[in-house]
Amino acid sequence: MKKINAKKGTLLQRKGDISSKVYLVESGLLRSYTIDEKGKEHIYMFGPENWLVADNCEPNTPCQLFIDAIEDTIINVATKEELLKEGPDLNALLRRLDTMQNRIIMLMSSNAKERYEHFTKTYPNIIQRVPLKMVASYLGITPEALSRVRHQLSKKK
Amino acid sequence: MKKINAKKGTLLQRKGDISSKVYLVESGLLRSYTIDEKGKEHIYMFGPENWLVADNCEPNTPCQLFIDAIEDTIINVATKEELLKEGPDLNALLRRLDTMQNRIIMLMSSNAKERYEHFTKTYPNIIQRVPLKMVASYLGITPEALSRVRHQLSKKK
DNA sequence: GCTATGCATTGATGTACATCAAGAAATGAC
DNA sequence: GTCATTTCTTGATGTACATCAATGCATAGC
Repeated sequence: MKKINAKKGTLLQRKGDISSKVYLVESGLLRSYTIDEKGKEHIYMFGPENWLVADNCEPNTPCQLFIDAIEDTIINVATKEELLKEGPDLNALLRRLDTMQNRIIMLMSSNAKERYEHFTKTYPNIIQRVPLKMVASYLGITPEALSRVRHQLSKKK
Repeated sequence: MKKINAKKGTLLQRKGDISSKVYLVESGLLRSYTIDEKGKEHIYMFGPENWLVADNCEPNTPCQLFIDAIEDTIINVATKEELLKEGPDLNALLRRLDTMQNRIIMLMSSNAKERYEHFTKTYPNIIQRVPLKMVASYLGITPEALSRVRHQLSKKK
């Protein structure tokens, strides 16, 4: 477990890397994302304080995610082996599965407006800290679409 | 750990249930799914032989998923507590996270055709065993759209 | 200060997929 | 076997969102 200090913009891991690490965020904000064959970026997860950010790829296979720092961030880095040895936090794992399940259900059943509303409720602190285009990327819509959703919601009030 | 025999069509768990169980499939096929506010069904997961099917909801909260048997199925049922006590299979959990991650990335970056092709590659045995409309529901598209994708693919050969 | 770069918004147009409706084919009940 | 139900397909139409392009605002570099 090594503590490192990543300046805003630092790339910690790139798609295709084999030795994927696990990043425990102490302060700041990380993000993990892919870039698809069409060159489009899709944010998989934001990692604020106390989050564990990692690619879930199988051991010894190239990982799928880029991970970088959106803010100056202090992180504890470990290998997966280290983490497994010291007995991982089961509850955290289960919570993680719950989060993923919610995300999948949301992606399958909600439209742009519903996704945005869900996001603002679930991550009220993150929305202040990242550009809207990243929120859009996380939600699976374009910045333009998000802008229009927000416009529409602000009028209704 | 109780062994039960679920006839095709049996509903094992419904959305809103509190005491969500864990189902280890011995033979047959389960499926877990939600129904959204618009009444639409979305398949979250298929559970063939040796799969663990469960709602990942937090303990003591109403779960989100229905679980039923698509074929006559033999299952071992346990509570989450039981499973946690006897030390869960960490590798299985990590593999599960990997699967979820892939699903999320696919939902965000692939169109109907790509999703279908990915599914046939990843689950070649399941596609034979379920009606196409369930495949469509798993992929997050309508049966009509799936039909057209398949038509288009068959012509290209 | 000025200029360059990135971000958000707005409008015009395009498109992938949904929805609706009808018919054909397969499956199941009895 | 026959009838009913479900599944799959096909066509016509609708719509949510993407894409493309232009503009206004910030912010950052120097």
